[in-house]
Amino acid sequence: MKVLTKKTDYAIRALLMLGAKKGAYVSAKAIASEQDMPYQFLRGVLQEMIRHHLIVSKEGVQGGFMLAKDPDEIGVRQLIEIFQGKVQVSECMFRRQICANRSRCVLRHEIMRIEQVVHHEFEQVTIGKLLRKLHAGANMMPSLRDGEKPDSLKLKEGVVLQ
Amino acid sequence: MKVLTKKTDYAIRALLMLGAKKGAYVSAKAIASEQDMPYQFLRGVLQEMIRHHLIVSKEGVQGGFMLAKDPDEIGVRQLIEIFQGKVQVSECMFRRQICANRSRCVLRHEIMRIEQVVHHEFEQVTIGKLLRKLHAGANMMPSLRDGEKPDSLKLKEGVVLQ
DNA sequence: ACAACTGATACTATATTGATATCAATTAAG
DNA sequence: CTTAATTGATATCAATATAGTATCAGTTGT
Repeated sequence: MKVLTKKTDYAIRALLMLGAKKGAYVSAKAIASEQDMPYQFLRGVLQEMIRHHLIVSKEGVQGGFMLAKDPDEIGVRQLIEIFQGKVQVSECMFRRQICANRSRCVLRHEIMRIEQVVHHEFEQVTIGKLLRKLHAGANMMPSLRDGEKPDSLKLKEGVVLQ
Repeated sequence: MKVLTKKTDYAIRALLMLGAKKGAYVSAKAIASEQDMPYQFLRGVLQEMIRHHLIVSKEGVQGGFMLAKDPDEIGVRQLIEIFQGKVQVSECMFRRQICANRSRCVLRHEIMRIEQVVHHEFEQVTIGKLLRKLHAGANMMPSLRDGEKPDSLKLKEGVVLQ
């Protein structure tokens, strides 16, 4: 039972990178190489996030992606819903009028209780929170200071990889 | 994101039926017809549970399946592990030596915390507990208005019941 | 003997997941 | 103005997981 698929995983980590360099456009290429993700696959993930207004993009040279909202407003739960669909007990159950049989109904009741717990937990984890943890630990992913102009949007080798 | 696959769903409900008729052998045919499951598919599920010593079988006429252990000792978590594999954040992460990069590491830490919560919750739900609810007889559906449900766990908009 | 069973497999179909490839449009910089 | 770096939008593909079906051999109560 996989909690996070690749898409969700890549999405979260891409957002963390965008959050770390807020204000600047970061290209898919830069994210893919730094975070070791397949380039085209990541692009699909980024486009999906644009459709959901989590990020904005700029085309052309020096283009890329940027957060469209406060990192604290982007929750892991939302990302899971975007890339893996709503957390549900068992698809069919929701379409039924009334529980087909009693044992399924009792089971569903229990599982839905757990579902609520899971929802609640994932709701707590936001990109903002993760970013703060990231910075609290070490200066592995330094954000760019105002006025700083790197000749490339890539971070230096060795800065991120430990 | 599906919490329970058909196999797990069928397994739980089959176990509930065996638990309800403890001491007697119940045939796959009887379970399948009563619980509305595909016969051959269910048989595969039952065989898997035999391999895991959750149930025992008797061949021939009047044969069937019976619980092999106390219903309170059979947890939904174990069933999920049998039919859907161990609950894990993202497969690759566990095979890696050390978190490849910091953002993945921070993310994993958070998700693993949630994983523990999920584990704990599923651990609580046993076949025995479900059986008792089954016999308690309260009709908790479709509005789920039974006294046990605390306010904090009330359904949020978007969680469709029927 | 035989019908009602399980054991053990082999097989098929469909959906999901993960990934790659292509081409047009946009843009900054030389 | 040209060109390279980039996103937008798709189309395609392979691998895996999920759901379900079929078959045949062996066991057992009547």
